[in-house]
Amino acid sequence: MEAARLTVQDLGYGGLSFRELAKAVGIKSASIHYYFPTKGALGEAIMRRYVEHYARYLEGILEGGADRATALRRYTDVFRETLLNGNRLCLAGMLAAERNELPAEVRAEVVAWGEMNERWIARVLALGGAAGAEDLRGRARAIFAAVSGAQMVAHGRHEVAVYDEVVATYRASGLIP
Amino acid sequence: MEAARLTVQDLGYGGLSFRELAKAVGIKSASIHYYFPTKGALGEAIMRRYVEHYARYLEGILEGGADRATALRRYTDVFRETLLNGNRLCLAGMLAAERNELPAEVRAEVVAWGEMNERWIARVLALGGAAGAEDLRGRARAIFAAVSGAQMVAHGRHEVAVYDEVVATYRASGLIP
DNA sequence: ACCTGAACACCGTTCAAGT
DNA sequence: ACCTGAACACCGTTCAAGT
Repeated sequence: MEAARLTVQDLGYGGLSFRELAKAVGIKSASIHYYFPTKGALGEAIMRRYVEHYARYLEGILEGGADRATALRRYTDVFRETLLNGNRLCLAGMLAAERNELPAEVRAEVVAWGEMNERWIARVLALGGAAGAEDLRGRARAIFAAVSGAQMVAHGRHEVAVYDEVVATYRASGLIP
Repeated sequence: MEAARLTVQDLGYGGLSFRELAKAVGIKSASIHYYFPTKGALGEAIMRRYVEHYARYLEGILEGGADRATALRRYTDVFRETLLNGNRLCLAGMLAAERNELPAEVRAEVVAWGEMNERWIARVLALGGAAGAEDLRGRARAIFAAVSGAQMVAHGRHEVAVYDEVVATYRASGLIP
């Protein structure tokens, strides 16, 4: 699973090969089909594991009692770390691009990733104690989209500095509190 | 070229097949290799054509004498139209995700797309006549990244409404003037 | 229960052979 | 100059056959 995740983040869903993966874990490609009948089933499992991992991680930040600015800093650092790790793109970002050729079960997990991120950001925004009339969920979605875009653009240029610069501009403009 | 572009925007670089493309244009796959020796050469040509097309289109907006707000509205509408057209992603956005498995010549065109967009947005921002001390290029890059991210998230959900909502939030927050 | 080799229809690429 | 069929090593998937 771990080897498969790293491959997808590196080369995309299309770049994930049963034969290569089998070689990496020391069995034959047909054997992987015993556990994951189709590539879609494998992709779904990888993605589900990814969402759960980061849901736990982000939950930990809030349980640690971080304030709004600190929590959002930790959040943007997550996407930064992914870039530092072999110029990788967020797994869901990778799959979102390939959406139109993904099996339905993998698409569903990509949507789950976005919803998990938005829910978490909305909770963090609420920490500010600002007006309750504010549309926190919409604002959270915009932050999620903007950060994802910053990662994608920096990934395309293979320069972490681009990510840092763009995210800093988001903060300066007030999009990210 | 047109058929190839639509396929890449729909299914990604990996989803583009010489055999399928040949079928679409009525020749054999080996014949395409006569014009484009490798898939990288074909990808480069598609991408270059794409950048030039939109460079002309955006240039036209400025020559038409649009003011800042109008020009930026037309800009975000370009990405919106792409989503409406079969839930397609911007060609460069598609390729940026697949970056790590792209041939070098295609990567270079993806970077060229970003630079073209940033230059144009910076010129539009200057129309505002605001302080010259402002870092227009950095701001332009942030807008480009944010709009690209909005398109990607909306693409992953297959909902144009998500794009509209996120871009509206960018405007409300002041990121996009 | 878990693994495998062999087959199937796909893929990009090459190349000798055609007009 | 332009096109083609055939071959090569890849791909996901299936399945009968092994332990």
